[in-house]
Amino acid sequence: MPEIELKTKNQTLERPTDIVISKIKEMINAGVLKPGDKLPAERKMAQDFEVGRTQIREALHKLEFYGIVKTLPQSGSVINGLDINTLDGLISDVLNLQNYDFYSLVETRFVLEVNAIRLCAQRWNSKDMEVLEKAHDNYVKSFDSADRVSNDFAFHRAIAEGCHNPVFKAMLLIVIPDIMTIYQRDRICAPNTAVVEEHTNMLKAIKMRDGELASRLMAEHLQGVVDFAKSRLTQPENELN
Amino acid sequence: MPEIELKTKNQTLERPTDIVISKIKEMINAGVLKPGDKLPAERKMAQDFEVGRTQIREALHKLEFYGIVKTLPQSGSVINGLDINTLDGLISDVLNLQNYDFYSLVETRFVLEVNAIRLCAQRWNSKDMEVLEKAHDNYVKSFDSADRVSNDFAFHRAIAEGCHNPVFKAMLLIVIPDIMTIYQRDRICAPNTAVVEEHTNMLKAIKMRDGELASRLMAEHLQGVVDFAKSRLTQPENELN
DNA sequence: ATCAACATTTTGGTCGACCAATAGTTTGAA
DNA sequence: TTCAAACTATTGGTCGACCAAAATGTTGAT
Repeated sequence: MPEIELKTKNQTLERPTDIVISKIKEMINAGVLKPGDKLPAERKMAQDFEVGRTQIREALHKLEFYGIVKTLPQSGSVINGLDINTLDGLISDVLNLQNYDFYSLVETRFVLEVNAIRLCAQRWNSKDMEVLEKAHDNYVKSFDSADRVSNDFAFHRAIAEGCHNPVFKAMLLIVIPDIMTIYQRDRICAPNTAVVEEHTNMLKAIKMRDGELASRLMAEHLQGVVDFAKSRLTQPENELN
Repeated sequence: MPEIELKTKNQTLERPTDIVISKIKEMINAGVLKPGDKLPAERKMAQDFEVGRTQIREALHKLEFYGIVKTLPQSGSVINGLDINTLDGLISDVLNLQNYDFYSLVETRFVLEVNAIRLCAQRWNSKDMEVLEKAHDNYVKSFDSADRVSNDFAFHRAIAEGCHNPVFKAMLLIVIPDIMTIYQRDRICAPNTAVVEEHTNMLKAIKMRDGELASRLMAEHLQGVVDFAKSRLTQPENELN
């Protein structure tokens, strides 16, 4: 009879970088660090927290990505000038970031793309239109080939580019690959001839600079994906990883 | 007369990690690496690309964040199973990520929050409502104190939490600190008594589960910020860093 | 021939030491 | 006394070496 293994929960469940972030959070709450202050040197934190400097650096990278600190080369890292309560909440959020489930990804994509195409319709320039038309052309031509999905995505990427908002673009960049990976993995995405027409209509709307129409068309276009994701809601989590 | 210094442009303009990412991109385009493949070991890439392993690791972190590769502990990194053209475009986007300007940040926040509050109105549970009411209460009470901005933000954070979509939450987490940092830095944000009422009305709408109303109220609430950002459009770039 | 147990190799994870740029201090000429 | 130039100390950036887990290869009993 095999022994029952009681794994101690609080073993390494917390990633070392998250431990470091927690310590920094504590220092802020304790008043040792104030917003706008320069953080202690990486070496000092490393020995204070009893971890390697690598962990400190990774933690700082994460905090910098979320705009909480700013690292200046050869000089030091400073805490952004928000107030203490905001900082505390912010860092808590960073620590509590869950893994993304499929439905949340799709839902977010819906919102982003529906709005991105509106901006694209308002803002595209001749270069953008060239890319858009080329992408659409490739998509139509390759509908029966293996490149269909690729060219479908390229069209959506062109829209993200045409909206001339780097933040939008970055966020779509985060969301879309994850979605496509799941699609590809689960062999979803049956070729649907209606999709070609939908793309064509969206391109027309963009060309006419009719943001509202384009937006509405995109909403219809993506509704299928959202519905599908909803239908999968029963089998939860572990979508990525 | 001082000598004119001609700094060679292509010196270290490219971050070393971006160079690594470019090399990986080239390998994919050359067919050496295919989607789904395991990447060479970090050490191997390090000596092949003639950089330290640190650079490789940072590049892999970046690629993993954007969902392009997945690193398995003690095993290796694999390229996500997208097709070659998509991968190429994706990596190009990662390399071309610009710094975020204030207007783009505000515009994105507008879209995210207007939709987040709709979802929040539809999905909040008793715990969420508790947090929302507490946050709103603190905001009202502290309107004349230094904590006003902090509690304002806490309310918006509670909405992000209540929408029960981790992706939305993560994206708001990226956008809002940057915006607040700029606000704080430039001493914007004059206390406006109308804002209290706007918050109150939004909370009411959420409570009534009227997503559309809440969404509309949020749009009005944020319009001022958008207008302000637009008015600043003349003085461009270098908002952060 | 099969497959489980062991030993070896390979891998990403971690750490401490060195490098170059910056910040701070001292020095000395005006 | 002033202030700029030179020097020192501190900082983040980079690198190579070591660690433990995973993958692979080997062995030997069945």
